[in-house]
Amino acid sequence: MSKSAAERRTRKRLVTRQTISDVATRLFFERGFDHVTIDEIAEAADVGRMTVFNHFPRKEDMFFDREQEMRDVAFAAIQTRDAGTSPIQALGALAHRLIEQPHPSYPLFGGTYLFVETALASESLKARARQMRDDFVRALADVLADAVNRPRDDPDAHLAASLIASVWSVAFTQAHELFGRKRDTNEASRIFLDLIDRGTVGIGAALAGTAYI
Amino acid sequence: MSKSAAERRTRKRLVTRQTISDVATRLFFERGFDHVTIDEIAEAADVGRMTVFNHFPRKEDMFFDREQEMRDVAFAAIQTRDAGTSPIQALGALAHRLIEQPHPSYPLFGGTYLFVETALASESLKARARQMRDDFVRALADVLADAVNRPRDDPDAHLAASLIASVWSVAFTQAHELFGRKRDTNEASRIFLDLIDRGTVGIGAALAGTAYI
DNA sequence: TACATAAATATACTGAGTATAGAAAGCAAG
DNA sequence: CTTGCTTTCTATACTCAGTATATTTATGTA
Repeated sequence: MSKSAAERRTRKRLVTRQTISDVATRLFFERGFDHVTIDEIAEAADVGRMTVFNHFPRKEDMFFDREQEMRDVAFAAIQTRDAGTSPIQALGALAHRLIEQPHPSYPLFGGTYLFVETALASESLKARARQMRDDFVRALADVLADAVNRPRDDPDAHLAASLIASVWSVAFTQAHELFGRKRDTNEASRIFLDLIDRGTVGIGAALAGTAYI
Repeated sequence: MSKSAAERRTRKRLVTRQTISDVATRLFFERGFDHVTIDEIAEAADVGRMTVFNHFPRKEDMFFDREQEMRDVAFAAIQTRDAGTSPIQALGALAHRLIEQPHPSYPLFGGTYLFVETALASESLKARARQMRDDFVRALADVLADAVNRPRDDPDAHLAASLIASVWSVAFTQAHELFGRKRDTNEASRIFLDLIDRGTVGIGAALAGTAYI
Protein backbone atom coordinates (compact mmCIF):
# COMPACT_ATOMS: atom_id res chain seq x y z
CA MET A 1 0.00 0.00 0.00
CA SER A 2 2.94 2.27 -0.57
CA LYS A 3 1.28 4.35 -3.27
CA SER A 4 -1.87 4.98 -1.28
CA ALA A 5 0.24 5.62 1.80
CA ALA A 6 2.44 8.03 -0.09
CA GLU A 7 -0.61 10.02 -1.03
CA ARG A 8 -2.33 10.12 2.33
CA ARG A 9 -0.54 13.30 3.26
CA THR A 10 -1.54 14.89 -0.03
CA ARG A 11 -5.13 13.76 0.40
CA LYS A 12 -5.32 15.16 3.91
CA ARG A 13 -3.90 18.41 2.70
CA LEU A 14 -6.54 18.66 -0.01
CA VAL A 15 -9.25 17.80 2.49
CA THR A 16 -8.10 20.60 4.77
CA ARG A 17 -8.03 22.98 1.84
CA GLN A 18 -11.50 21.98 0.68
CA THR A 19 -12.90 22.30 4.19
CA ILE A 20 -11.58 25.82 4.48
CA SER A 21 -12.86 26.72 1.02
CA ASP A 22 -16.35 25.29 1.74
CA VAL A 23 -16.66 26.95 5.13
CA ALA A 24 -15.43 30.26 3.76
CA THR A 25 -17.75 30.18 0.74
CA ARG A 26 -20.73 29.47 2.96
CA LEU A 27 -19.87 32.35 5.26
CA PHE A 28 -19.28 34.70 2.32
CA PHE A 29 -22.65 33.87 0.80
CA GLU A 30 -24.41 34.21 4.15
CA ARG A 31 -22.92 37.43 5.38
CA GLY A 32 -21.02 39.04 2.51
CA PHE A 33 -17.30 38.81 1.81
CA ASP A 34 -16.36 41.96 3.71
CA HIS A 35 -18.16 40.92 6.87
CA VAL A 36 -16.28 37.68 7.36
CA THR A 37 -12.83 37.74 8.95
CA ILE A 38 -10.01 35.26 8.45
CA ASP A 39 -10.16 34.50 12.17
CA GLU A 40 -13.81 33.51 11.85
CA ILE A 41 -13.06 31.26 8.90
CA ALA A 42 -10.21 29.57 10.78
CA GLU A 43 -12.45 29.12 13.81
CA ALA A 44 -15.36 27.74 11.77
CA ALA A 45 -13.08 25.38 9.83
CA ASP A 46 -11.39 24.34 13.07
CA VAL A 47 -7.87 25.12 11.88
CA GLY A 48 -5.25 27.60 12.90
CA ARG A 49 -5.25 31.04 11.38
CA MET A 50 -1.90 30.46 9.65
CA THR A 51 -3.25 27.30 8.04
CA VAL A 52 -5.76 29.41 6.17
CA PHE A 53 -3.01 31.63 4.77
CA ASN A 54 -1.00 28.51 4.05
CA HIS A 55 -3.63 27.34 1.55
CA PHE A 56 -4.96 30.72 0.38
CA PRO A 57 -2.39 33.50 0.28
CA ARG A 58 -5.17 36.09 -0.16
CA LYS A 59 -8.64 36.14 1.28
CA GLU A 60 -10.08 36.57 -2.23
CA ASP A 61 -8.54 33.27 -3.33
CA MET A 62 -11.08 31.43 -1.19
CA PHE A 63 -13.83 32.98 -3.27
CA PHE A 64 -12.32 32.75 -6.77
CA ASP A 65 -11.17 29.15 -6.67
CA ARG A 66 -11.71 28.20 -10.31
CA GLU A 67 -10.02 30.95 -12.28
CA GLN A 68 -7.80 28.58 -14.19
CA GLU A 69 -10.56 26.28 -15.42
CA MET A 70 -12.50 29.00 -17.21
CA ARG A 71 -9.33 30.31 -18.75
CA ASP A 72 -8.43 26.85 -20.02
CA VAL A 73 -11.78 26.43 -21.75
CA ALA A 74 -11.18 29.60 -23.76
CA PHE A 75 -7.60 28.72 -24.64
CA ALA A 76 -8.52 25.20 -25.64
CA ALA A 77 -11.14 26.57 -28.03
CA ILE A 78 -8.42 28.52 -29.81
CA GLN A 79 -5.76 25.85 -29.77
CA THR A 80 -7.99 22.99 -30.92
CA ARG A 81 -9.87 24.94 -33.58
CA ASP A 82 -10.39 23.45 -37.04
CA ALA A 83 -8.03 24.40 -39.82
CA GLY A 84 -9.47 27.33 -41.71
CA THR A 85 -11.11 28.76 -38.57
CA SER A 86 -9.60 31.93 -37.15
CA PRO A 87 -9.02 32.41 -33.40
CA ILE A 88 -11.71 35.08 -33.26
CA GLN A 89 -14.19 32.83 -35.01
CA ALA A 90 -13.32 29.98 -32.67
CA LEU A 91 -14.13 32.11 -29.63
CA GLY A 92 -17.41 33.26 -31.16
CA ALA A 93 -18.34 29.63 -31.75
CA LEU A 94 -17.39 28.81 -28.16
CA ALA A 95 -19.94 31.31 -26.89
CA HIS A 96 -22.73 29.64 -28.83
CA ARG A 97 -21.61 26.21 -27.70
CA LEU A 98 -21.56 27.29 -24.05
CA ILE A 99 -25.13 28.53 -24.30
CA GLU A 100 -26.38 25.40 -26.02
CA GLN A 101 -24.67 22.92 -23.74
CA PRO A 102 -23.27 24.71 -20.69
CA HIS A 103 -19.81 23.62 -19.61
CA PRO A 104 -19.67 22.45 -15.97
CA SER A 105 -16.81 24.86 -15.19
CA TYR A 106 -18.46 27.71 -17.05
CA PRO A 107 -22.04 28.07 -15.80
CA LEU A 108 -24.06 31.03 -17.02
CA PHE A 109 -26.58 33.49 -15.58
CA GLY A 110 -29.01 31.58 -13.35
CA GLY A 111 -26.30 29.28 -12.09
CA THR A 112 -23.95 32.12 -11.23
CA TYR A 113 -26.40 34.66 -9.91
CA LEU A 114 -25.67 34.45 -6.19
CA PHE A 115 -21.96 34.13 -6.89
CA VAL A 116 -21.89 37.22 -9.08
CA GLU A 117 -24.05 39.28 -6.75
CA THR A 118 -21.80 38.40 -3.83
CA ALA A 119 -18.76 39.44 -5.84
CA LEU A 120 -20.38 42.70 -6.97
CA ALA A 121 -21.18 43.59 -3.36
CA SER A 122 -17.51 43.69 -2.37
CA GLU A 123 -14.88 46.16 -3.56
CA SER A 124 -12.09 43.68 -2.75
CA LEU A 125 -13.71 40.97 -4.84
CA LYS A 126 -14.35 43.33 -7.71
CA ALA A 127 -10.71 44.41 -7.55
CA ARG A 128 -9.57 40.80 -7.66
CA ALA A 129 -11.89 40.08 -10.57
CA ARG A 130 -10.41 43.01 -12.48
CA GLN A 131 -6.93 41.72 -11.81
CA MET A 132 -7.93 38.28 -13.06
CA ARG A 133 -9.33 39.84 -16.20
CA ASP A 134 -6.08 41.70 -16.75
CA ASP A 135 -4.04 38.53 -16.34
CA PHE A 136 -6.41 36.77 -18.70
CA VAL A 137 -5.94 39.43 -21.36
CA ARG A 138 -2.17 39.13 -21.12
CA ALA A 139 -2.26 35.34 -21.39
CA LEU A 140 -4.83 35.48 -24.18
CA ALA A 141 -2.61 37.80 -26.19
CA ASP A 142 0.15 35.21 -25.96
CA VAL A 143 -2.16 32.37 -26.98
CA LEU A 144 -3.49 34.37 -29.93
CA ALA A 145 -0.02 35.33 -31.13
CA ASP A 146 1.18 31.74 -30.83
CA ALA A 147 -1.91 30.49 -32.66
CA VAL A 148 -1.09 32.51 -35.77
CA ASN A 149 2.70 32.39 -35.51
CA ARG A 150 3.25 36.00 -34.63
CA PRO A 151 5.64 37.37 -31.99
CA ARG A 152 4.11 37.52 -28.52
CA ASP A 153 4.51 41.28 -28.29
CA ASP A 154 2.51 41.85 -31.48
CA PRO A 155 0.34 44.92 -30.75
CA ASP A 156 -2.47 43.37 -32.78
CA ALA A 157 -2.57 40.40 -30.43
CA HIS A 158 -3.00 42.72 -27.48
CA LEU A 159 -5.69 44.72 -29.26
CA ALA A 160 -7.54 41.53 -30.12
CA ALA A 161 -7.22 40.10 -26.61
CA SER A 162 -8.39 43.31 -24.97
CA LEU A 163 -11.37 43.69 -27.29
CA ILE A 164 -12.37 40.07 -26.75
CA ALA A 165 -12.29 40.53 -22.98
CA SER A 166 -14.41 43.67 -23.32
CA VAL A 167 -16.98 42.00 -25.49
CA TRP A 168 -17.31 38.96 -23.24
CA SER A 169 -17.39 41.11 -20.15
CA VAL A 170 -20.13 43.41 -21.46
CA ALA A 171 -22.10 40.48 -22.83
CA PHE A 172 -21.96 38.64 -19.54
CA THR A 173 -22.72 41.71 -17.44
CA GLN A 174 -25.68 42.76 -19.56
CA ALA A 175 -27.05 39.23 -19.60
CA HIS A 176 -26.61 38.96 -15.85
CA GLU A 177 -28.45 42.23 -15.26
CA LEU A 178 -31.25 41.27 -17.60
CA PHE A 179 -31.58 37.95 -15.82
CA GLY A 180 -31.74 39.81 -12.51
CA ARG A 181 -34.62 41.93 -13.79
CA LYS A 182 -36.62 39.31 -15.66
CA ARG A 183 -35.40 35.95 -14.34
CA ASP A 184 -35.52 34.68 -17.91
CA THR A 185 -32.57 32.56 -18.98
CA ASN A 186 -33.64 32.53 -22.61
CA GLU A 187 -33.74 36.28 -22.88
CA ALA A 188 -30.42 36.54 -21.06
CA SER A 189 -28.90 34.05 -23.50
CA ARG A 190 -30.28 36.02 -26.41
CA ILE A 191 -28.72 39.34 -25.39
CA PHE A 192 -25.51 37.54 -24.49
CA LEU A 193 -25.13 36.00 -27.94
CA ASP A 194 -26.27 39.17 -29.67
CA LEU A 195 -23.55 41.22 -27.98
CA ILE A 196 -20.96 38.51 -28.60
CA ASP A 197 -21.86 38.37 -32.28
CA ARG A 198 -21.84 42.14 -32.80
CA GLY A 199 -18.60 42.39 -30.86
CA THR A 200 -17.07 39.65 -32.96
CA VAL A 201 -17.96 41.57 -36.10
CA GLY A 202 -16.32 44.64 -34.63
CA ILE A 203 -13.18 42.78 -33.67
CA GLY A 204 -13.04 41.37 -37.18
CA ALA A 205 -13.16 44.88 -38.61
CA ALA A 206 -10.51 46.20 -36.23
CA LEU A 207 -8.17 43.32 -37.04
CA ALA A 208 -8.99 43.15 -40.75
CA GLY A 209 -5.97 42.16 -42.78
CA THR A 210 -4.28 40.36 -39.89
CA ALA A 211 -4.12 36.63 -39.21
CA TYR A 212 -6.40 36.87 -36.18
CA ILE A 213 -9.68 37.29 -38.02
CA MET B 1 -11.28 92.20 3.34
CA SER B 2 -14.20 90.02 4.22
CA LYS B 3 -13.99 87.89 1.11
CA SER B 4 -10.30 87.16 1.42
CA ALA B 5 -10.70 86.63 5.13
CA ALA B 6 -13.62 84.32 4.63
CA GLU B 7 -11.47 82.18 2.37
CA ARG B 8 -8.33 82.01 4.43
CA ARG B 9 -9.45 78.80 6.07
CA THR B 10 -10.15 77.26 2.68
CA ARG B 11 -6.81 78.43 1.33
CA LYS B 12 -4.94 76.96 4.26
CA ARG B 13 -6.76 73.70 3.81
CA LEU B 14 -5.77 73.55 0.16
CA VAL B 15 -2.17 74.38 1.03
CA THR B 16 -2.06 71.54 3.52
CA ARG B 17 -3.55 69.20 0.96
CA GLN B 18 -1.10 70.25 -1.72
CA THR B 19 1.85 69.91 0.65
CA ILE B 20 0.85 66.37 1.50
CA SER B 21 0.31 65.52 -2.16
CA ASP B 22 3.67 66.98 -3.21
CA VAL B 23 5.62 65.29 -0.43
CA ALA B 24 3.89 61.99 -1.07
CA THR B 25 4.44 62.11 -4.83
CA ARG B 26 8.13 62.82 -4.35
CA LEU B 27 8.51 59.92 -1.94
CA PHE B 28 6.57 57.59 -4.24
CA PHE B 29 8.79 58.46 -7.20
CA GLU B 30 11.95 58.11 -5.14
CA ARG B 31 11.25 54.84 -3.38
CA GLY B 32 8.19 53.26 -4.98
CA PHE B 33 4.61 53.46 -3.79
CA ASP B 34 4.71 50.28 -1.71
CA HIS B 35 7.83 51.29 0.18
CA VAL B 36 6.43 54.53 1.57
CA THR B 37 4.19 54.40 4.63
CA ILE B 38 1.49 56.85 5.60
CA ASP B 39 3.40 57.57 8.78
CA GLU B 40 6.43 58.61 6.75
CA ILE B 41 4.33 60.89 4.56
CA ALA B 42 2.76 62.53 7.60
CA GLU B 43 6.17 62.97 9.16
CA ALA B 44 7.73 64.42 5.99
CA ALA B 45 4.78 66.77 5.44
CA ASP B 46 4.86 67.75 9.11
CA VAL B 47 1.23 66.95 9.77
CA GLY B 48 -0.56 64.43 11.91
CA ARG B 49 -1.27 61.01 10.54
CA MET B 50 -5.03 61.58 10.67
CA THR B 51 -4.67 64.76 8.63
CA VAL B 52 -3.37 62.69 5.75
CA PHE B 53 -6.44 60.46 5.83
CA ASN B 54 -8.56 63.57 6.24
CA HIS B 55 -7.49 64.80 2.79
CA PHE B 56 -6.88 61.46 1.08
CA PRO B 57 -9.17 58.65 2.22
CA ARG B 58 -6.95 56.11 0.43
CA LYS B 59 -3.22 56.08 -0.02
CA GLU B 60 -3.68 55.68 -3.78
CA ASP B 61 -5.56 59.00 -3.94
CA MET B 62 -2.30 60.83 -3.28
CA PHE B 63 -0.91 59.32 -6.46
CA PHE B 64 -3.91 59.58 -8.77
CA ASP B 65 -4.87 63.15 -8.07
CA ARG B 66 -6.14 64.16 -11.53
CA GLU B 67 -8.56 61.43 -12.45
CA GLN B 68 -11.44 63.81 -13.02
CA GLU B 69 -9.63 66.14 -15.41
CA MET B 70 -8.78 63.46 -17.94
CA ARG B 71 -12.30 62.16 -17.77
CA ASP B 72 -13.68 65.64 -18.41
CA VAL B 73 -11.58 66.09 -21.54
CA ALA B 74 -13.08 62.95 -23.05
CA PHE B 75 -16.63 63.83 -22.07
CA ALA B 76 -16.29 67.38 -23.37
CA ALA B 77 -15.15 66.04 -26.72
CA ILE B 78 -18.40 64.11 -26.99
CA GLN B 79 -20.70 66.77 -25.66
CA THR B 80 -19.30 69.65 -27.70
CA ARG B 81 -18.93 67.72 -30.95
CA ASP B 82 -20.15 69.26 -34.23
CA ALA B 83 -23.56 68.35 -35.54
CA GLY B 84 -23.22 65.44 -37.91
CA THR B 85 -20.28 63.99 -35.98
CA SER B 86 -20.94 60.80 -34.04
CA PRO B 87 -19.62 60.28 -30.48
CA ILE B 88 -17.22 57.60 -31.70
CA GLN B 89 -15.87 59.89 -34.41
CA ALA B 90 -15.50 62.71 -31.88
CA LEU B 91 -13.33 60.53 -29.65
CA GLY B 92 -11.22 59.41 -32.59
CA ALA B 93 -10.66 63.05 -33.51
CA LEU B 94 -9.76 63.83 -29.90
CA ALA B 95 -6.93 61.30 -30.05
CA HIS B 96 -5.41 63.01 -33.08
CA ARG B 97 -5.83 66.43 -31.50
CA LEU B 98 -4.11 65.30 -28.29
CA ILE B 99 -1.12 64.07 -30.25
CA GLU B 100 -0.84 67.23 -32.33
CA GLN B 101 -1.21 69.68 -29.47
CA PRO B 102 -1.00 67.85 -26.14
CA HIS B 103 -3.51 68.90 -23.51
CA PRO B 104 -1.85 70.00 -20.24
CA SER B 105 -4.01 67.59 -18.22
CA TYR B 106 -3.48 64.77 -20.68
CA PRO B 107 0.26 64.42 -21.32
CA LEU B 108 1.43 61.49 -23.40
CA PHE B 109 4.32 59.03 -23.40
CA GLY B 110 7.53 60.92 -22.59
CA GLY B 111 5.76 63.19 -20.14
CA THR B 112 4.11 60.32 -18.30
CA TYR B 113 6.89 57.77 -18.37
CA LEU B 114 8.03 57.94 -14.76
CA PHE B 115 4.46 58.26 -13.57
CA VAL B 116 3.35 55.18 -15.49
CA GLU B 117 6.38 53.11 -14.54
CA THR B 118 5.81 53.95 -10.87
CA ALA B 119 2.17 52.91 -11.17
CA LEU B 120 3.04 49.68 -12.99
CA ALA B 121 5.50 48.75 -10.23
CA SER B 122 2.76 48.62 -7.59
CA GLU B 123 -0.12 46.15 -7.38
CA SER B 124 -2.16 48.60 -5.30
CA LEU B 125 -1.76 51.36 -7.87
CA LYS B 126 -2.59 49.03 -10.72
CA ALA B 127 -5.70 47.93 -8.84
CA ARG B 128 -6.75 51.54 -8.33
CA ALA B 129 -6.12 52.30 -12.00
CA ARG B 130 -8.34 49.39 -12.99
CA GLN B 131 -11.06 50.65 -10.69
CA MET B 132 -10.79 54.11 -12.22
CA ARG B 133 -11.09 52.60 -15.67
CA ASP B 134 -14.20 50.74 -14.60
CA ASP B 135 -15.77 53.89 -13.22
CA PHE B 136 -14.83 55.70 -16.41
CA VAL B 137 -16.54 53.07 -18.55
CA ARG B 138 -19.72 53.36 -16.51
CA ALA B 139 -19.76 57.15 -16.75
CA LEU B 140 -18.85 57.06 -20.43
CA ALA B 141 -21.78 54.75 -21.14
CA ASP B 142 -24.08 57.33 -19.58
CA VAL B 143 -22.54 60.20 -21.55
CA LEU B 144 -22.79 58.24 -24.80
CA ALA B 145 -26.41 57.28 -24.17
CA ASP B 146 -27.31 60.86 -23.29
CA ALA B 147 -25.51 62.16 -26.36
CA VAL B 148 -27.71 60.19 -28.72
CA ASN B 149 -30.90 60.28 -26.65
CA ARG B 150 -30.95 56.65 -25.67
CA PRO B 151 -31.78 55.22 -22.22
CA ARG B 152 -28.77 55.04 -19.95
CA ASP B 153 -29.03 51.27 -19.58
CA ASP B 154 -28.81 50.76 -23.34
CA PRO B 155 -26.58 47.69 -23.80
CA ASP B 156 -25.10 49.27 -26.92
CA ALA B 157 -23.86 52.21 -24.87
CA HIS B 158 -22.07 49.84 -22.53
CA LEU B 159 -20.59 47.89 -25.41
CA ALA B 160 -19.36 51.10 -27.03
CA ALA B 161 -17.94 52.47 -23.78
CA SER B 162 -16.15 49.25 -22.95
CA LEU B 163 -14.66 48.90 -26.42
CA ILE B 164 -13.49 52.52 -26.38
CA ALA B 165 -11.75 52.02 -23.06
CA SER B 166 -10.08 48.89 -24.40
CA VAL B 167 -8.86 50.59 -27.53
CA TRP B 168 -7.48 53.61 -25.68
CA SER B 169 -5.92 51.42 -23.04
CA VAL B 170 -4.17 49.15 -25.52
CA ALA B 171 -3.09 52.08 -27.66
CA PHE B 172 -1.63 53.90 -24.69
CA THR B 173 0.04 50.80 -23.25
CA GLN B 174 1.62 49.78 -26.54
CA ALA B 175 2.81 53.32 -27.20
CA HIS B 176 4.23 53.55 -23.70
CA GLU B 177 6.11 50.28 -24.11
CA LEU B 178 7.43 51.28 -27.50
CA PHE B 179 8.59 54.59 -26.06
CA GLY B 180 10.31 52.70 -23.27
CA ARG B 181 12.20 50.58 -25.79
CA LYS B 182 13.07 53.23 -28.37
CA ARG B 183 12.64 56.57 -26.58
CA ASP B 184 11.04 57.88 -29.74
CA THR B 185 7.95 60.01 -29.23
CA ASN B 186 7.12 60.07 -32.92
CA GLU B 187 7.08 56.34 -33.25
CA ALA B 188 5.04 56.05 -30.06
CA SER B 189 2.55 58.55 -31.43
CA ARG B 190 2.35 56.61 -34.68
CA ILE B 191 1.49 53.29 -33.07
CA PHE B 192 -0.91 55.06 -30.70
CA LEU B 193 -2.90 56.64 -33.53
CA ASP B 194 -2.73 53.50 -35.64
CA LEU B 195 -4.31 51.43 -32.87
CA ILE B 196 -6.87 54.12 -32.12
CA ASP B 197 -7.86 54.32 -35.77
CA ARG B 198 -8.13 50.57 -36.26
CA GLY B 199 -10.03 50.27 -33.01
CA THR B 200 -12.38 53.04 -34.08
CA VAL B 201 -13.13 51.17 -37.28
CA GLY B 202 -13.87 48.07 -35.24
CA ILE B 203 -16.17 49.90 -32.86
CA GLY B 204 -17.96 51.36 -35.85
CA ALA B 205 -18.54 47.88 -37.22
CA ALA B 206 -19.72 46.52 -33.87
CA LEU B 207 -22.16 49.40 -33.41
CA ALA B 208 -23.24 49.63 -37.06
CA GLY B 209 -26.86 50.64 -37.35
CA THR B 210 -26.93 52.40 -33.99
CA ALA B 211 -26.73 56.12 -33.26
CA TYR B 212 -23.29 55.85 -31.71
CA ILE B 213 -21.32 55.46 -34.92
C1' DT C 1 13.20 2.55 16.04
C1' DA C 2 15.24 6.47 14.05
C1' DC C 3 15.40 9.99 10.82
C1' DA C 4 13.48 13.17 7.37
C1' DT C 5 9.96 15.99 5.61
C1' DA C 6 5.73 18.34 5.06
C1' DA C 7 1.79 20.31 7.23
C1' DA C 8 -0.14 22.82 10.92
C1' DT C 9 0.29 26.09 14.42
C1' DA C 10 1.70 29.88 17.96
C1' DT C 11 3.56 34.22 18.53
C1' DA C 12 4.76 38.55 17.32
C1' DC C 13 4.96 41.87 14.03
C1' DT C 14 3.72 45.67 9.99
C1' DG C 15 0.75 48.86 7.90
C1' DA C 16 -3.71 50.64 6.02
C1' DG C 17 -7.85 52.20 7.38
C1' DT C 18 -11.69 53.42 11.10
C1' DA C 19 -13.86 55.54 15.23
C1' DT C 20 -13.94 58.99 18.38
C1' DA C 21 -13.01 62.57 21.22
C1' DG C 22 -10.62 66.67 21.93
C1' DA C 23 -7.35 70.64 20.75
C1' DA C 24 -6.25 74.48 17.83
C1' DA C 25 -7.21 77.78 14.48
C1' DG C 26 -10.36 80.71 11.84
C1' DC C 27 -14.38 83.55 11.81
C1' DA C 28 -18.46 86.47 12.98
C1' DA C 29 -20.92 89.49 16.17
C1' DG C 30 -21.36 92.20 20.08
C1' DC D 1 -11.03 92.00 22.40
C1' DT D 2 -13.75 88.41 23.99
C1' DT D 3 -17.40 85.26 23.45
C1' DG D 4 -19.19 81.56 21.00
C1' DC D 5 -19.54 78.79 16.70
C1' DT D 6 -17.50 76.05 12.98
C1' DT D 7 -13.88 73.83 10.59
C1' DT D 8 -9.57 71.71 10.47
C1' DC D 9 -6.17 69.19 12.69
C1' DT D 10 -4.51 65.82 15.93
C1' DA D 11 -3.85 61.96 19.59
C1' DT D 12 -5.25 57.60 21.01
C1' DA D 13 -6.87 53.32 20.50
C1' DC D 14 -8.72 50.07 17.80
C1' DT D 15 -9.71 46.26 13.57
C1' DC D 16 -8.12 43.34 10.19
C1' DA D 17 -5.24 41.42 6.31
C1' DG D 18 -0.99 39.88 5.48
C1' DT D 19 4.18 38.62 6.75
C1' DA D 20 8.09 36.48 9.26
C1' DT D 21 9.79 33.02 12.00
C1' DA D 22 10.23 29.38 14.93
C1' DT D 23 8.12 25.27 16.83
C1' DT D 24 5.16 21.37 17.10
C1' DT D 25 2.76 17.54 15.17
C1' DA D 26 1.76 14.20 11.78
C1' DT D 27 3.28 11.38 8.14
C1' DG D 28 6.50 8.68 5.25
C1' DT D 29 10.87 6.09 4.75
C1' DA D 30 15.02 3.57 5.84
